[in-house]
Amino acid sequence: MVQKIKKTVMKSDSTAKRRGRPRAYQPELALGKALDLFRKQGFAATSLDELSAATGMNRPSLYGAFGDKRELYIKSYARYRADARAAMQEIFRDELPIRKRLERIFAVALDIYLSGETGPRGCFTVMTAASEAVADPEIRALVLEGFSELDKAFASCFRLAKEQRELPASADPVVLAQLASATIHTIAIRARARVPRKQLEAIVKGAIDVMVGA
Amino acid sequence: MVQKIKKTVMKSDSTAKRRGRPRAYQPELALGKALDLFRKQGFAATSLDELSAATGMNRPSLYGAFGDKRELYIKSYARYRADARAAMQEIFRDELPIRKRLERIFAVALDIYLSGETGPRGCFTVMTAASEAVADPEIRALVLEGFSELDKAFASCFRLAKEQRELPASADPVVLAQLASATIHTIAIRARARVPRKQLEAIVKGAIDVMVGA
DNA sequence: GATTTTTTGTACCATTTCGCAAAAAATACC
DNA sequence: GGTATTTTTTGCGAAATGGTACAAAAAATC
Repeated sequence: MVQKIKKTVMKSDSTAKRRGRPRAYQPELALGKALDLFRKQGFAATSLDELSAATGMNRPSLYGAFGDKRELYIKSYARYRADARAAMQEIFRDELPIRKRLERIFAVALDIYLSGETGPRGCFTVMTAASEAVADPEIRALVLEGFSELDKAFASCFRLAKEQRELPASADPVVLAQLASATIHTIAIRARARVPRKQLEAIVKGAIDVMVGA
Repeated sequence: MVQKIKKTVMKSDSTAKRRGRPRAYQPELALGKALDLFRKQGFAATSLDELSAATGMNRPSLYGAFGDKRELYIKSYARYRADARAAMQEIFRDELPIRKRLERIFAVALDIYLSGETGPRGCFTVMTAASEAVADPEIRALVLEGFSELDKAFASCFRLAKEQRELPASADPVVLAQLASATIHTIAIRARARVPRKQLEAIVKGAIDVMVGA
């Protein structure tokens, strides 16, 4: 019995030796590769063979590790959200002046949307909303969560700015947040159509001017 | 020679008798059905069998009339743009006060994005940007044209409003137009995730208030 | 009525797709 | 060293995919 308990403890320890044949892949790394491919091509246009080639895992291993294609997509999307949140959270934490803060947020967003070896990859939330979200309730719920998360983060920025008297008393943080989200969405979409960064930055600048005053 | 000329004239006459077996389908109607399906499912997730069933044309006829799947998609998109332009043009023509004008434009946009028997279909330009535009230069050019058309239409509205002293001299029509387009894009995306009309209307109202003053 | 032209309908092809079963390989445990 | 466990590997198979060949059908023209 003591051993059994020990075993359980060992299992939760990440450095514990696993029992059977060792994995030939690193799950986190493979998931990243799958995400890259899904972001580039979308769900329907990406085959399991391509995913297998990109991750270096053959199909049965892929299936064993992540489930079927849809589950892999969902896990890839969760990973995308986690990455994006990690990239953003320090900016949302630092209490900079509102303009500076918005500038940084949009700059990071552009980095994410324009990255990609073969072309700009856009925002995975937006891409998923445009494709899978209509028909798949579970995926839709995740996408809505993504929208809401962004809206709320922006709203809290504007609320703080209002408290600091950086914005007039008439300013509505929720409305401004929706405009900021709209700006995120428009640059994500346009990035996907290869609109150059300069033009996207101009859109961001114009939007910030309107939101917080020129 | 006289007959030959007559023949050519006949051919350009739409009521002229065609020579072979008559078509069992109406091209414009079939294209509309194809568009419906593409808007619902996107390019990659729509099979020729489904298109064949939806249009009532068998695959060879489909191929003969519109070319391969990609060509059919492009023609469907052209049709979408023509329809959208037709729905919008009278609003852009009437010289209403700017607020009224914007309200009408966004109301028509919402009608287009929320229509659909099985669920909201969103904006086909946005969907195409998110999926095919990265990898296909020809489709990308059409999408960019779509963005530009909307930006310009909004800009001319704001320019007129400024001339009419409805907007302050400091207002920048191009920046406001980009914000209006961003609002279009955000409601198109959110519609696709089944955000209810009421919420989308609230986003539109907030955006209009910021753009033309509360 | 024969000929020509055009479209339809059936059937087919090569490829790709997703998913899985069974066997082989590599490691820990006893 | 033998056994249990886990993963990899190979390869199957049924279905779906995009596209096309070809003969039958239906109309106008000669």
